[in-house]
Amino acid sequence: MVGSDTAGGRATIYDIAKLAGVNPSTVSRALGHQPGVSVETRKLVEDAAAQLSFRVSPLARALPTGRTGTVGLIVADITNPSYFDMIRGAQSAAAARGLTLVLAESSESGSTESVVAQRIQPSTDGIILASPRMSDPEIRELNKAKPVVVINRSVEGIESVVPDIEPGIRDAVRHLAANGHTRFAFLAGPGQSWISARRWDSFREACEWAGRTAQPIPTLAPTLEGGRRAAGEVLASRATAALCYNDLLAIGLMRELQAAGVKVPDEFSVVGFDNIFGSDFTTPTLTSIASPFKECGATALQRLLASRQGTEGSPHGVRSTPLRVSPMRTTLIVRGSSGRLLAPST
Amino acid sequence: MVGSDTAGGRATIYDIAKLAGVNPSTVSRALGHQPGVSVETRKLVEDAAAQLSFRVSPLARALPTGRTGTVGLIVADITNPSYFDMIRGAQSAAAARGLTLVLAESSESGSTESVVAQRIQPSTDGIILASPRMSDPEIRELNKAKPVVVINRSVEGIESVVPDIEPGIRDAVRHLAANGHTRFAFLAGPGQSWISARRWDSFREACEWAGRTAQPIPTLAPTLEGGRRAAGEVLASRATAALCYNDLLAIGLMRELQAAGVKVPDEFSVVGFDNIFGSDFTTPTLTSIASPFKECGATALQRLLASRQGTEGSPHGVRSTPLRVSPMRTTLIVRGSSGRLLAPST
DNA sequence: CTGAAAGCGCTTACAG
DNA sequence: CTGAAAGCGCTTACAG
Repeated sequence: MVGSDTAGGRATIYDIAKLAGVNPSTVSRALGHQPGVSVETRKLVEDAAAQLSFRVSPLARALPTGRTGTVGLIVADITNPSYFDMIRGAQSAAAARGLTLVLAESSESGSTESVVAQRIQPSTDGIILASPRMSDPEIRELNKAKPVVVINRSVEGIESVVPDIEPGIRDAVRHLAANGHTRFAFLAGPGQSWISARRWDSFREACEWAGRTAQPIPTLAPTLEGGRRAAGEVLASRATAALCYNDLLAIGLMRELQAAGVKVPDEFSVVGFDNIFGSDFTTPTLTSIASPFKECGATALQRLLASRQGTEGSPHGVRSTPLRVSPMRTTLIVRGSSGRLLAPST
Repeated sequence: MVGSDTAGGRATIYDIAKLAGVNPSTVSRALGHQPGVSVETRKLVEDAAAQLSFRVSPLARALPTGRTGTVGLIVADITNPSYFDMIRGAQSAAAARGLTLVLAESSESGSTESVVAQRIQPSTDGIILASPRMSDPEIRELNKAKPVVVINRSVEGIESVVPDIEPGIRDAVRHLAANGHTRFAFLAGPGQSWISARRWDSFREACEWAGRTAQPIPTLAPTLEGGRRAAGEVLASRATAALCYNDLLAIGLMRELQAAGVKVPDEFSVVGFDNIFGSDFTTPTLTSIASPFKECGATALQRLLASRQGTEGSPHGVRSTPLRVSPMRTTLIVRGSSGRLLAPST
């Protein structure tokens, strides 16, 4: 509070240079913690900077260097609770490195996503796409200009962070099998969903391995309502347990079953996916397979920074195999909606 | 796909100028949709731009103009569901105007908030603070450099967007009174919370007006656990209905009451606040007072842009009274957790 | 270790 | 209507 501010306009390195009696380039070096500045000069500059409460302009810095100090994150739907932890993971990893996170939304549309990505790309050092709706070629095209990392999808030639769903699904099947269930249903996600296909594949395998049968059941939408509507077909399938593509489907299914007089979990077990916010609000609380979304977000950011260093100029992060980072395993969270089968449903 | 790209480096207006055979300044004007460019020239420039798949650099544009095309939004906690709609409202309002939204988090800390705000301010056209933790003077200081709008708080001299809680609270009191309740409890939020104090004030007034008694009950934290812990005191107060500072408290309270054998809503009615995601996952579903958070986010953005225009140079958006935008009323969402009192709790 | 100069990609008075 | 020039606030070779 010693005089400070030029009321309104921010101080520039020129103001500091004048006050400290040095050249602007020296100010730049001193403040950039570059080597080759004498201790006295650095002190002089820092004092002047503090006195003028100087704050570097990230924009002005970005222009000559190309380093914006900003990374973009594009999600399909900001209010989808599955993304919360991902956003948070990326956001805090960014903040920890003094980077700024730009959050954008594609509204579940591939074309919007593409437009948004192109718009924010110039002012970022790279972009993270969470469960992208864009086509593989579009993503690769984007990756030519600046590094791209995708979460929850595998794209040839692009850095990819995908949680390993197998452990969680295997544990779920074991858990259900151990509790007397033999016929399983899978409430599927959207038909084109890469993730839904992966989850079903993995579930089917795990069931086969356990000597159980699994039947896929389509849904109208991955929502509460979609889960409700599927309840009839689930019962008709004579399954006594269902794994659902996501928690909303699971909750919808559970409520409709209960409304139809089916006791959960005594007569039917329900397992969701993603362990979203609120999955413990239900009665009974929902058993769910949790993905390490927060870690996915943080890891994606880390990979982005890594590939930012490596290949400059040429396409970034070139590698043919998607990454499957070992600590990012899914986990089964057993709660109240799954358990021993008491009365066979026939 | 006609030749395009200089493989790697983006095209600049100089490339366009060369290709179109005009001066870069003309390119700038043509692409900026400025008046005073002949139709032919404009066409020429646009074709060249398309051919080079030109995309203007927002950074380079921001430097001479000061217009960054970016607005900042700082929330205390990204994963707090109360903010989801606010974020979404601001995000879509920004996107609709071709603006980019930078999302940052303060981790509930006033000092972090201040640091973050200062860091992102230079690369924004202004900042929205949602339920800020900073002090009033700090916020005013920030507002000197670029416009600031606060949501959910009133700060002298700062544009402020606060939902009108009165309608929702009044309706809740009426609803409960009409259902035979006479003694009410209020589960309070954090002691320093501006919002909690407002909600309690309004609730007390509404109760007085309806000739009912209201008793405030402190909580340890605005969480499920905080709600659970308060259940004993609520019962001891001999209230038969509670309004809670937020939905998490309400859900925690409801579950603990149910665990203690109290029937909801037959013996006790619970009303939450904010109508968060998942408040309809509970059994019974939660009655809650919904705030128009999405509109708050959108309105805040709108105000920010408005004050960006007005007073340039001098402190922005100077007005002594906080805004209370009329359409932003709270609404009571009646669900299953509130209703007619059947068996008085004594 | 420090200074003087050029340049990042735009915009915008100022001339013509 | 169009061009030439200066400048936004930095960084970074290039000299010394």
